[in-house]
Amino acid sequence: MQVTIKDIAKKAGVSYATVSRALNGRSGVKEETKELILEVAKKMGYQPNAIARGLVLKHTHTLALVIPDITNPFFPEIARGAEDAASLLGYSIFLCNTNWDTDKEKLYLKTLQEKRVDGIILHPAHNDGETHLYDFQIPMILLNKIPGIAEYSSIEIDNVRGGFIATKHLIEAGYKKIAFIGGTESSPSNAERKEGYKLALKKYNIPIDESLIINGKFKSESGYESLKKLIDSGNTPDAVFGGNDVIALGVLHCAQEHGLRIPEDFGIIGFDDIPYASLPQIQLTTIEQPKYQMGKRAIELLVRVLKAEEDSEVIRMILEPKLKIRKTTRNVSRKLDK
Amino acid sequence: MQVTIKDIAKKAGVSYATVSRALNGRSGVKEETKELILEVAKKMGYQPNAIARGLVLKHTHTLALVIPDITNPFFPEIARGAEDAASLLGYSIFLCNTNWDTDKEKLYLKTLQEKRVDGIILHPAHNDGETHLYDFQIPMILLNKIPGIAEYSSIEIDNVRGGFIATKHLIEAGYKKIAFIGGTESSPSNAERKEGYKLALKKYNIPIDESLIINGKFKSESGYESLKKLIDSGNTPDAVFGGNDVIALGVLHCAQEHGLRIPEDFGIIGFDDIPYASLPQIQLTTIEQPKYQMGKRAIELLVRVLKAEEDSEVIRMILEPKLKIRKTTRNVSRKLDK
DNA sequence: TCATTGTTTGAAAACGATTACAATATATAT
DNA sequence: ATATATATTGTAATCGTTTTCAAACAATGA
Repeated sequence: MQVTIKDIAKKAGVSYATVSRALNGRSGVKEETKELILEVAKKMGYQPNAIARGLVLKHTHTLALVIPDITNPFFPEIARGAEDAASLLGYSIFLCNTNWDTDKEKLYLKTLQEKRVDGIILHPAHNDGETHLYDFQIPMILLNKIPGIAEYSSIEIDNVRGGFIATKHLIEAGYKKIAFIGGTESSPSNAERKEGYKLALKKYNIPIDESLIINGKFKSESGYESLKKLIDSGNTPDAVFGGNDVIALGVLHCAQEHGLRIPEDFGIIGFDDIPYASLPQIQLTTIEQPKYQMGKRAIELLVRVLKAEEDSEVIRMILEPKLKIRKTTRNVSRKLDK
Repeated sequence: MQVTIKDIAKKAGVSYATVSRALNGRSGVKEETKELILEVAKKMGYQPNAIARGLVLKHTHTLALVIPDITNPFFPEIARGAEDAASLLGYSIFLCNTNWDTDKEKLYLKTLQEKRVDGIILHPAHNDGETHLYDFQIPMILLNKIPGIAEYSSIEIDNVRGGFIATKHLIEAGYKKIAFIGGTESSPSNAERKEGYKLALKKYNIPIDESLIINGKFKSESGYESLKKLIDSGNTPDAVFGGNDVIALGVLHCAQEHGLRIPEDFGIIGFDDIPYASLPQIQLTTIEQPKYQMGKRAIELLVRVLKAEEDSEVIRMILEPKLKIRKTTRNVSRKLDK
C-alpha cells in the first residue's frame, strides 16, 4: 500500500540504512548509489512517513497556536503571522480555540502534549487561575504575560505606553473632558491601558475624574451602554478612549445616534486596530498593535528556544504600540496650522 | 525522561501488553490489575505517546483545514465551525493558509501527506489547474466544488439561488435599474451568482442590460471603481448587487461619497454576510452563507467517510443561502404596507 | 605484496505503542 | 481427581524510520 524505505531498498538492491542515508543527504553514500536511490524513490512515489521519523527523532516539526477565538477580529492576523513564520521555518501549526474557557485550554494542552508538538504559543484564556501551566513539559511562549508565572517567555505590547499615547493624542487634539471606557476590570491589559490614560492626564495637569472612568466588558454593547449612561446622567464627555476597538465601535455607534458631531465635538480613540477600524465607513482612530508581527515573532522566538541546546533564559519581548490617526479624532497637525 | 508504558509495567509488576490493554480499556484484564495499573500510571504522570500509537494504528486523529487566507473575513467562521466539530469528535486541526497560491497549496498537501493526517478539508486556491488533486491519497472534502474533479465530496452553497434571491429582493423593493458588480470573471461562484441575477430579471420580465454587468475583482476598491465608472458615464443604477460583501462595501463607500441616499434612492446588497456587514455603522443587506455550518458539516462529513469501511460514494452537500435584510435596501414589507 | 587508511555499506537496535498468539491460572462439570 | 472451558497474562512481532557499530571494499604508501 504505502511505499516504505524497505521497498525502495529492495528495488534498488541496497540495505534500507543506505536508503535512509541517501534520502536525508547524509554523507558517506557513493554519489552513484545515491542517485539510483533517489530515482527509484521518485519513481515509486515515495512519501516519507513523518510519524515514524518523529518517533525516533523525538520531534514532530509541529507547533500549536492556542488562542481564545479565531472569530474575534483580533486573532486572525496573529494566526497568519504565526503560520507564515512557521511554514517558512518548516513547521506546521495546530489551531486551537479555547473559547475563553480554561477547561478547554487545559484539555487542548493535554492533547498537544500527547501529540508531542515541539512547542506551543498560547494566549491564555484568563490571566488568573492558570495553575495548570506550572509543571508543563513543552516549550511554550505566551502572548500576553500572566502575572506571577515567570517561567515562560512572552511577547507583549506596552499597554501603558499605548494608553498614554492614546490619551495624549486626545489632549493634544484639544479635547477637554476625556473619558476612559474600559473592558473587564480584572484584565491586566485593561488595567495597564487605564494606567497610561491616567499618566497622560497627570502629565498635562488634568485632574483625574473617577466618574469618567468606566469598567465594562470587551464588547461593543458595553461601549454603547457606558457612553449612554454618561450622556443620560448629564455627564457627557467630549472624547473617549475605548479599552479596545470593539468598545470604541460601540461608543461610536452611541455617539452617532445621539447626533454628536465626530470628530468636531466628540473624539473617539480605540485600541488594537482591528480590521473593522479602517473601513471607509468607520475610520476609527486607534492604537495599533502589531498583530501580524506578534504572531511571527512568537514563532521565531519559540523556534529559537527549540534549537537552543541549553535551557535558554526567559525572554520578554515588548512590542511598541503605534498611533493611527483616522477620522474619529481631530487631526492634531491641522489644529496646529490655525 | 518520558514515562512509557514499560515504566508502568515494571512498577506495577506486569507485562507491558497488560498495561496497554488496561490503559485502553480493552477487555480481558482483571479489574484489580486494571485499577492498579491506572493508579500507577496516574502517579507516574503518564502521557500516552500519540506518535507511537499513530505508527501502529495508522491514523493520527489529525485533520487539516487548507484555506486561502484566515485574514479574509470569510474564513474565520468556517475555521471555527470546523474546529469545534473536530474537537468534539476527537480530532485536532492543522491550519494551512495557501495565500491563494497553488504552489503553496501543493506544498502543504505534500507535508500533510507526510504527516499522515487522516483527512483534509480544502478550499482550493483556484478552480482551475488543480491537477495535483487527481492522484491524491488522503480523504479530502472540498469547500467549493471544482468543476471537472468529480472524485471528491464537497460542501457548497447554492450560488445561483443566492444570486436569484438577492436580485429578487432588489426588484421587490422597487428598484428599477439594477446592476451586477461582480468579482473575478473566471470564478465559478461569481458566474453562478450572476446567473441567478439574470434569472431573476428574466422572471420579472426586466430586460438584461449588459452595460450594467461589470466584472472586477473581489476587492473593495473594485466595487468602488466599478460604481464610479457607471456614475461618471451617466449610467447610474438605482441598485447594485455586489458579487460579495467586500465589493458591496466598496460600492457603498462610493455611493455615500456621491451623496446617494441609501436605501431611499439607492439600494445595495452583498453576498456572504461577513462580520463587517452587520456593524451598526454599515448594516449591509446581504445573502448569508452559513459559514460556521460549512466548516462544521465539512468536518462531520469527512469523519463519516473516515469511519466508513468501504469506499463511500461522492457526496455533494448543498447549503441554502439566506436573505439578510438590513439597512442598505428598502424593506419590502414596509413598502407593501403603503 | 601487505599493512594502513578512508569510503561505502549492512545488520541490528531503538523509538513507544498495539495485538496475535501462546501460555498460564482459575473455574466448572463430570 | 480429572478433563474442559474460560479468564487473565506474557512473549514477540510489527509499524517505518534513524543511527551506531562493525564489516566489506577500495585506495594509498612502503
